[in-house]
Formats: sequence, structure tokens, C-alpha cells
Amino acid sequence: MPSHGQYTSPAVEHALAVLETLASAQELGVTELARKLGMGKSSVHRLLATLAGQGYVEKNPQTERYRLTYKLFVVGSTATERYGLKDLAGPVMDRLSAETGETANLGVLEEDRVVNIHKVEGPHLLRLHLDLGRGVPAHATALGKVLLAGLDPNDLDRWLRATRLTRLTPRTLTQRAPLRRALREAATRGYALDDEECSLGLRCVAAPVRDRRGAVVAGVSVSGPSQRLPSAALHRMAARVRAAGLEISRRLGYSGPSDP
Amino acid sequence: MPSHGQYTSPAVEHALAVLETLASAQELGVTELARKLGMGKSSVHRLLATLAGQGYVEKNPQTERYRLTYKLFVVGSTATERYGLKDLAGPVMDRLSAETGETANLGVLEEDRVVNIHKVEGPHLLRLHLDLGRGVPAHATALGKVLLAGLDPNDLDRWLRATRLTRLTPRTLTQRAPLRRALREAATRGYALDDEECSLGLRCVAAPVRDRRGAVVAGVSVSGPSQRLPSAALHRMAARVRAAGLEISRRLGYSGPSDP
DNA sequence: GGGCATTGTTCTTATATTGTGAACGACGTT
DNA sequence: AACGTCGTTCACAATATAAGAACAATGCCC
Repeated sequence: MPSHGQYTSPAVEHALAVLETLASAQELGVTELARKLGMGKSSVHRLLATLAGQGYVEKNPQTERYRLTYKLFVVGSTATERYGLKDLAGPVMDRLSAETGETANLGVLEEDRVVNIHKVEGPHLLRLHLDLGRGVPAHATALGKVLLAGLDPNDLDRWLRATRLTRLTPRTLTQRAPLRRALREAATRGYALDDEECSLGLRCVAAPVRDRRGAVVAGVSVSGPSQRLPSAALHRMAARVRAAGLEISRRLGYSGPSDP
Repeated sequence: MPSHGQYTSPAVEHALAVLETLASAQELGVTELARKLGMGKSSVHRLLATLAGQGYVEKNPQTERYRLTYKLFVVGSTATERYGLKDLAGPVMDRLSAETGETANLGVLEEDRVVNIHKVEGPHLLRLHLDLGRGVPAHATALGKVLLAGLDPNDLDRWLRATRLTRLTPRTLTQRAPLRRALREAATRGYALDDEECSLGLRCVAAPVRDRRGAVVAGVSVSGPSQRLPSAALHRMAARVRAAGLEISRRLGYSGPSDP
């Protein structure tokens, strides 16, 4: 077997592995990095030199070890502007946050996680701090549920087979059957809830955002501390969140029905 | 000259170029991308296959063209957590925003741009929308000025020689001499101003954030519309911004003097 | 202070991968 | 129906690659 006919580039995969490893650790030396990746020191060294030449990593002059620069963040952030989603959603989210007094979030599904790409914080002093960018397991959040409910059945089946439903709090749905039920419910009601399934003390309502074809491309949510959001308030808010999701969808060119 | 002894990896550089090009355009086909990069179609195709295999790009099933996923954003965002800066600065910025009623920003210098890594928006309805991530030319912002003022003289000289001072508004400082003067002033006062130099109608005050060695690693700022921030208010606010910068610095282990 | 074990970097080499150009099938248009 | 264009695959020569050994510099421990 001559084994030519390459469909992927090992060098590139290695470079990406270097970036990801560097992202998960704060700072690493060449030897340390090589050990983690199972490669030779000199190979890693050359990859680092390449990445440094392009401005993606740098050597900390103090410790003589390598770390990521902010360039990856800069380049990655532009991916966030797909469809102009952020710009279109921004004003709607401002209003949603003002009306509800809570934090409004915009998120998308990336593999098994929900990635927050925009948030508007409410005026309350007590606020739960959720970082943009850092993903959260989809099955444990309201946003994740509306996004999963928007997948077509085959993709959802594959998703459910492929991902472990890790437990984040005592209330996290870690079994497939209850999660499936929750997703069906989300689909029929047009919104999903998260009752401290992701973080204790945090409740959340989310609604889907659809593009002109009707496909769910993102979700909007409102989240806040349980004390301020008893069950009744949560369901009342759902209408507002759904309206916000619909408005963003309309701006994206969605022309389908307003009811699920 | 045998010319072996490679210090960089062309394949990796090409892959990064693909990512950057894809980031600057929304969606591109293989041929289009190959033309932009001046490479063969098949090379680009293999790179895309590799990047897709790692989850960094995907093919839009509608248009059959390639686009970035959000993974680059996810990985890049973790770079944002260097020093735990965001976590340490968060509460201080919350307070700064609450006290001033305006938007508080945290930024770092990346090449010739200031990258915003965290912001806390004020309660006012009239707000200027500045995205996180997307960089802004350093010479035209208050944050940029404190960060440049924190460079050591050699680095600053190199920076000034290397970068074009592009004009963003009629007030932008596009000459080196006035910029140098502004930087000296920022260094002696401990804060910098931006009077509609970046965007018309936007004013800004910024102060440096220092690590335990005293090096400027970031900046905090408060920004708002000119109508709410007359010159007098701006200078009054400077004290608060400086105090916030100092507090974050202290949390980072800075033990130097509080005055510049 | 001298020796020992790290570290980051450079060199060399066989080998596997890369970039290229051409050819293929599939669409959409003229 | 023929054409242009697209994404994909193929084959091959040229070249970059990954690995291991050797280097100097640094820090550490006895």
C-alpha cells in the first residue's frame, strides 16, 4: 500500500493541537508541551517558532515559556459575526434585558456545548457571572435545549449517542429519556427552561432564533438568580423571550409562523 | 547553501492564512480561497479538509462553501484568561460602571490594536456599541494610549516606526509628535483621554493595570457619549478610573506606588 | 563551588508529506 | 447540447517534516 493520497495535513493537526494544549494550560515550556503531545522536542519547537512568527504565541520573557497571545481571540471573534447575528440581535437583547431586568444571552451550538456570543447584563447587583466564549454543556442549559430541539431528528440521535450527559448539579438531566422529553416539550411550547440544572441558584428561559429557512441557528435567553425568578415569573418571562427570539428571527429573514 | 534547516512550517502558515482569510470574509469556496491565497486548489482543499476534521471550519450545506465554526472563538477565548485578569477585574469593573453610570472596558495591546477582553455596560439607554474581540487602532483610543505609554522606550520607538497612524475621525492624532506628547502626558498623569479620536461622539478615560513587576499588562477605561461627558466630568472621572486600575493592579500583586 | 539534571535550541537525515497540475464527475447557464 | 465553473480526487517530484543526538545555558543540590 503506497499510502499516498493524503486527505489531511499532519503538520496542521499538530499545530492546532499545540494551540489547544496551550489554551488549556496557561503557559508551557517546549519539553512539557512535547510530553503532553507525545512528540519530539524539536518538532514542537519548530511549530512554536512558526506560530510565534504569525503572532499566535509568544515567549514570556520572564519564565522563558510559551503562551498564547490574544490574536487567536481576535481572529476567532470575527467568526462570531456570522449572519451579522450579533448586530441584529443586539438592540432586541438590550430591550429584553431592560424589560426583564435580567441578563440576556445569545448562544449557538458548537459540538456538545453552548457558546455564548453576546450578552447584555441587567441592572441588578446580584448577577451570576457567565463568561462569553467558554462553552457550557448543552444538555444542562435552556439555550442548549432550544438549540438541540432545533436539530433534525437524525442529528439529534447522533448527538445523543455521541455525548455524555455530565452532571453539573443535582438537577441536571443526565438520562436520555428525560432530556428527550424536555426537548419535545421545548419544541411544542417554543421555549425551554433551566431550573438550576447548570449552576445552583441559576434559572433560565430560552427561545430559538431561526434563519430564513426556518432552521434554528441560535438561541436567546434570559437568566437570573432563582430568588428573583420563581416558577411563575419564569413562565411569564417565556412569552417575552419568545417574542425576542421571533423578532431576531424576522430580522434574519424568517417568514414562518410565530407559533411553534 | 543547502537551505535545509527549516525554522518554520509552511503548511502551518498556509493553514493559518486560510483561517484568517475565512475570518475576514464570511464564506468562501475552494477556488475563491485558492485565488486569494495564491495557492493551488487541491492544497487549499486538503487544508480545509484538515481544519474541518478538527472542527475549525465547516461546509455550509446550503451554499457548499466553507466558513469558520465557533471553535476558534472558543479556543481563543481561553487566551483571554491569562493571569485570571478577567475574573480579578470583573467585580472592580462592575463597581466602576455602577459608580459612573457608563460602560467600563478592559483591554490589552495586540500588535497595533487594542483588544477588548471584557466590558460592563452602564444602565443608560444611549450606548455606543463596541464589540469585544474586534480590535481598534491603539493610537486612537484612551486604552491604547495608556498601553503604549506603558511600553518601554525601545518598544515604543519600534511601534511608532512600524505602524501607520490611520485617521478615524477629524480629531485622531495622525502625527507622531502629538501622539508622543499625549503618551508622555498619560504617563505623568496616570491616565489617558480620547476625545472623539476613535469615533465621533465617543469620549473615553483609561488607566493602566500593572502586574507584580510593575509592567503595564492591560488597561481599564470608562467610555460614553460626549453629551454626558463634558471635559470637566471626564477629568473628574479620571480619578475613579485610576483607582479602579490601581485596585486591579493590587489584585495582580502590584506593590509599587499608587501615583504614576 | 563543582557536578548533575534540566532546559531551549540547533543540526542532520531518511521518510513521509506537501504543493502542483491535470483529470474527473456534477451542476447551472447559455 | 455544449460550455464554463465548481468541488473533489489522483499521481508524482520536490521538499518540508519528525525524530534523535548533540549543544550551550541555566538552575539545583549536595
